Amino acid sequence: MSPEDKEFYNAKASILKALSHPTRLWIVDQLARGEKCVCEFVDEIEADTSTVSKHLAVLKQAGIIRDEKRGKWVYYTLKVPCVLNFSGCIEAIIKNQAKDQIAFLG
Amino acid sequence: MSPEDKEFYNAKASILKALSHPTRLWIVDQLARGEKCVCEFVDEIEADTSTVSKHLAVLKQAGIIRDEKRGKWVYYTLKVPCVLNFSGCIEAIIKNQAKDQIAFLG
DNA sequence: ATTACATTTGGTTATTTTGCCAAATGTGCA
DNA sequence: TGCACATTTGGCAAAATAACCAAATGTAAT
Repeated sequence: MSPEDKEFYNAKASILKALSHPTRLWIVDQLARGEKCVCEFVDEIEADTSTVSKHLAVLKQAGIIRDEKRGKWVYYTLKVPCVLNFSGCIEAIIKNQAKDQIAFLG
Repeated sequence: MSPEDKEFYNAKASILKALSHPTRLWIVDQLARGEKCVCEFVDEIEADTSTVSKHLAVLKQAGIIRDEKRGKWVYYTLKVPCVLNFSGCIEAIIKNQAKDQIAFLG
């Protein structure tokens, strides 16, 4: 692997890593329906505000979402909607896992 | 978030997490061109065989690749080629990051 | 049987990630 | 000015990850 390749795969991996957390995936799904402020996220999941804020920061710094301050609130938007397309493939994998599990047991 | 949702996002996150490593992304790309044995991977990157083997195990257990033992060798294949489709979106994000960086500096 | 080779597994250490708490920052309003 | 609220930041402890080495497993050939 050349140094450029290494750089390239590092960059790709860090974006995927930003997505690789249940809460963050949920956040992305929520944003598919439009902008939301931090307070709305906090209301819907049982987690400290600071925890939610940190998850949002991870997604933001990866370039996946964008923030915009308006008044007392900070609104987040999906910057790159194509990440939503990952779902189909991932869900297919989950279905395969279930199938393999059944085959293993049977 | 309901318990079912939580379960669902956990499952999705663990699949993405399996992909979120430079070496593993590289492995997936290699497998896009057809099966390969562990020894071939080891030859191409500078890493201990055991390290490569463990990366392969992570991808396998996530349901992304499949292994098949033939003789002394173990061959790996891409089980779910749709993961290759993630690249376009991820690369777009990387390009955006570069653009934002320039805008920030300029 | 013994040896050689390919791969996996176990164990250890260093690093990263996560989640909570407390404190800081920023904004609007009385 | 000072208070109340929304969000971020810093710090800490627990948990998860990663890489290496050494040892174990499995297979083919002598």
